[in-house]
Amino acid sequence: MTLEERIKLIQEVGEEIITDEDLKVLLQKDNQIIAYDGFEPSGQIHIAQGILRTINVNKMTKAGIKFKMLVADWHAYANNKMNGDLERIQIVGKYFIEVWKACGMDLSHVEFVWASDLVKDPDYWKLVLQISKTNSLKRFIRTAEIMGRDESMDLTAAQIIYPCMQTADIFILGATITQLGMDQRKVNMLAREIGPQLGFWKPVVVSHHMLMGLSQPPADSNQDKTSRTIAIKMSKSHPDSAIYMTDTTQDIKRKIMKAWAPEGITKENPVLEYCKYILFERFNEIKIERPDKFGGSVVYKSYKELEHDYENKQLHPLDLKNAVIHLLDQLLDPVRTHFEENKEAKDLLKQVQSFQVTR
RNA sequence: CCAGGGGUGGCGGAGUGGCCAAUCGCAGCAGACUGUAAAUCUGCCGGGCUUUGCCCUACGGGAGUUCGAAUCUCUCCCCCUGGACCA
Repeated sequence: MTLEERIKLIQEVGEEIITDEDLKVLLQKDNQIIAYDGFEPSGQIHIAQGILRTINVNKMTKAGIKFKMLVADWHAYANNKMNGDLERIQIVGKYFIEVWKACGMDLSHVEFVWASDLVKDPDYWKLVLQISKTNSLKRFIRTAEIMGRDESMDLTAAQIIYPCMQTADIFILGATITQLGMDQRKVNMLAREIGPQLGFWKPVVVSHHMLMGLSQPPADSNQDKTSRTIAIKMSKSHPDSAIYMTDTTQDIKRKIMKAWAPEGITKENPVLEYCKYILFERFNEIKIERPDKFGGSVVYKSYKELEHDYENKQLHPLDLKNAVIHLLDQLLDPVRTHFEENKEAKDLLKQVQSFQVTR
């Protein structure tokens, strides 16, 4: 694969890359590139973390990069997920891994790492302290959005340590590319600043798109782009705003039917988002079956065509929804089968479903 | 540790001895209206029933006072705000 092809693939992943130039240099001089993403195991895993994550991981590995998936159990603990119950968090972590194994991820170039293993090394904590000393409290507090928190709300001391840990993760994992969501960019930027100061490198930040939630987006209050992304992203605190990886066919149907989808509007339309970022990534075409009185069946080969018709009201939301339901269901089927047939996985799912989700 | 203020249903927030299963808002659910959703309107919204009614469990935990307590007393736990301590 040529350098240009690799760059092109990575650009498909990154909604934002800091910087393209740094990426190019990195690809040229390093043949052992490691990229990473981290996850707080909390509650159920939704399709952005499952399918979208898989799509992006596979593009990265195809570009010759090794990918580390950090199961951030200690981070979730610090951030009080799952009621601050570390044992539950770890059960959820195992469940996440089962999902990733079952949804088509290129596992030959992926390594799962547990934060609880990283923290066993005293050098990890030394680095956390070094990092914490580089900037003022305020600077770390300003990264609160990475934890899904607002800097204006009351944070605990653990939530100050959290961004320091997340920065340390990058260097301990040897990640020269941080490939997380747009909501994580603040810490990654901080890492670019701190890295060289502490004798490490300046990681290339490849931030992927955040899939929006299914419900009606809140009014646009002249936020900047990142804040807006975070404001409308899928959230586990809004029950039906996300499709979970182990949802049943009925769940998918209910959620998509309830999804916000104004006719003719393509901006911030979750159903179209799913077509663009998920369905067209996994299927070659989307077939819409509809009665003759509404125009008969159509096949779309690209998102552009589909969007065009939708915008011109040639494609009705309901017809689209029916197709989306069917295709999403098809994508989740192997995952469901895995959790049905593998006893260990089945037990994990059962436990996870019995846990109450907390923010 | 001291002083003061608090802990109410998924969340926010009323209520300060009976009319309280608890005003109201949000969220949620059902229906009407739209070929989806949204908006709007109607009903439901602690649990269970033989559902114009009845039973159970409830207002941080426990113990009391009272015919009767979310509402009063005691006690314990937790949170917030100040302060003290930091040899």
